[in-house]
Amino acid sequence: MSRLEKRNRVIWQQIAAIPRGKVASYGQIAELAGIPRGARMVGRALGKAPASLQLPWFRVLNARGRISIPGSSPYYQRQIDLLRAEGIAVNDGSVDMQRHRWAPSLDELMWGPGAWSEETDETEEQ
DNA sequence: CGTGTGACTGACC
DNA sequence: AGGTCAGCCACAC
Repeated sequence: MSRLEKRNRVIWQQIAAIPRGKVASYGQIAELAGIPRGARMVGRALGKAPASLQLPWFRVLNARGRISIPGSSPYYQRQIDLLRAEGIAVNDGSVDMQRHRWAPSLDELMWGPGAWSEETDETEEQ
């Protein structure tokens, strides 16, 4: 298991942990995954995530609450629809982050997916 | 091995 | 409300 694959797993776990009706930014997911300034890696990890994981990919927006998928992509409108289906208002491709940003509780930070990833990094097996 | 690119970000215009 | 720019780092070429 390469270091990269491990990182992707942690990223996927964090994305999976975003509650219904809430959103997170790429940078936020990166930090939760223990990868400061790793926003771009979150985007890549998301792109190569197995469909079988059923990740709530649509709950991930850029730091300004904007949808990062090009408007030309069919997934753009799909993302808007999925967000609205959860009661999140989307105007002109952007979401009010102040209102919908996921703020993990201390408990989630301590015991949620990816917590202690630094420590378990070397010993984690699967 | 060098270079360009991007489902990113924050700082500055 | 817009655009540019330097970091960022895995990846494709």
